[in-house]
Formats: sequence, C-alpha cells, structure tokens
Amino acid sequence: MGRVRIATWNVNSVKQRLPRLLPWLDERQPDVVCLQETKLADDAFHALLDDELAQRGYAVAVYGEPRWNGVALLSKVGLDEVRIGIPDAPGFPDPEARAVSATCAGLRIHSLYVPNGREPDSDHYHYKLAWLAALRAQVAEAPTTTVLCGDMNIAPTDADVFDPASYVGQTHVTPPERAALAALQDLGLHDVVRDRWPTERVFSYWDYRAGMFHQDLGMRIDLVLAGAPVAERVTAAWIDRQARKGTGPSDHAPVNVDLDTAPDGDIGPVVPPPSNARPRRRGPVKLPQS
DNA sequence: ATGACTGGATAGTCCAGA
Repeated sequence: MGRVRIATWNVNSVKQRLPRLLPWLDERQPDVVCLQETKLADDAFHALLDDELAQRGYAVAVYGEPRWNGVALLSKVGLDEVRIGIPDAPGFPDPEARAVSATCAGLRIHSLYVPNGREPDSDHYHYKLAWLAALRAQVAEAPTTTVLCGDMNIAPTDADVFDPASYVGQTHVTPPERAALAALQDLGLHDVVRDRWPTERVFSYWDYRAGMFHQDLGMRIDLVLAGAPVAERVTAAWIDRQARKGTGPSDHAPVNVDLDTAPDGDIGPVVPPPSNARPRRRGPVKLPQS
C-alpha cells in the first residue's frame, strides 16, 4: 500500500546521537525526517552523515551552526525548493539556525526548532513570540499543503504537561505562547498526534534528571501540525518512546506520522476539495511500479 | 534541595536546554 512516513526528532546533538539515530532510521524507515538541535555546522554535518544517509536513500538539507540549534530535513520522496530559515524572522540578535523547509511528495515540510523563551517576559521570550509570528506569516502563504514538524517548545494544553500547577509562570505554557500556537492552527493546521490520542497521556520530552522518563513525568512539545487535506490522510501518529529508552538517548522522543498516498505517490491534493465534496476514499492505494 | 542530567566549548563561580 502507498504509505509515506514522516518523523520529527530533536536529537540533542546529532554527533552524540549517531549510535541511536542510524539504527532508528533502519528500524522505523521514515521517508521524511525532520531533525532539530543537530548542534553541527553544515560542513561537519555533511562530513559526519552524508555517506550514511545516501546509503539509506535520503536527500539532505541542513541549516546548522557550530554550537547550538541546527535543523535538518532528510527525504526519500523528493526534496525540492529548499528554503533556509523563515523570511523576516528575528534573530537573537543574529539569525539562528531554527528552520529549514522543502517540498517533499507534494507537501511543504518544515523542520522547526522554536526558541525556548527562557523566562517569561525576557528578551528571549519576546524573541520566541516574534519568531512564531514570522513563521505564521510564511505558513499563511500555503497552509493546506503545509506540515510543520518539530520542537515547538510549547505545550498546547495543560494535558500536555505532567503537572500543570508546577508549570504556572514558566515558559512553554503561558497564554501568549499558546495563543501563538493557536494562531498557527487557526490557519487550518491539525495537531495530528492529539487528534489520534485525544485523552491519553502522550509526552515527547522528559528531563534527563531524577528519573523523569522512568516516572513518565514529561511534556508534549514536539508536534506535527498538518493542513486539513494532509491530516485527512493520516493513518497513524504516535510518539516513539522506544527511542527514549536505553543507553545514550536524546531527552526527546521522535514523533512518527504515517500518511496514505495518492496513486501518483503524492500525499495530498494541491487544491483542497470543495467543502460540499463527498468524503474521499481513504483505503490503501497502490504506488506506481518502479 | 531553587538539586538531581547532558552537550558544547573551554578551563569559568562556564552557558543552554525546558
């Protein structure tokens, strides 16, 4: 059946995570992979990973820095019109490597690492909000084909933190941050993991300290937000807790999303159906023979 | 116990992460 798997993972140093990343790629076999916190300059990323990724059939787009931040986009299903950063996004004070996007199988995929915010009302917090506003302006250009993937550094609701009371007054849960996320969703983007697990406890990040993962004391801040024509094709969406276990994990788990594909291998229509259209057939569709 | 861990750069009473 025609299936495209999109994954996003804040790896917290792609160099340190290599012994976990490569086996995970082989096991999960995602077609499109969004990485965050690669923490490598572009030349170092290519030197480290180009051979391994080419062997697995991935084309690669990176936007990195020597020390912090850094994002990447890997794809087996096309990687066209690569765009580094977000137009008119603010810096801190200089531009930071927090976004890369490309067209993959007819979709506009974004690998995002939203600024942390540090302390509410700090300079970094206002930078975070301004950065999200610039992201929204870019998404507004083509919301229906957009898939935002990454570490949004915002827990959408109190159900997305293990102890809402202890987070009051902290970043990631403040009303202005949640409003910025809601403004993105108001463009027609769907939180596909929450849609699939409406009442479950599903976290994507657990602090390394104090056995937080073992006790499942985490947050859900790594999200996949998809335009409606894409969200309609989701057949599975889950947080890959296995990747957070064992030796040398990232503090974030990957998020995996499976989509049914159209007969031509694309994922969604470029033009959404009219609102009075009958529901599209959702069953398995064969990919063309290669 | 305002902690507890990890990564990166540097040799700091480091900074950043969330």
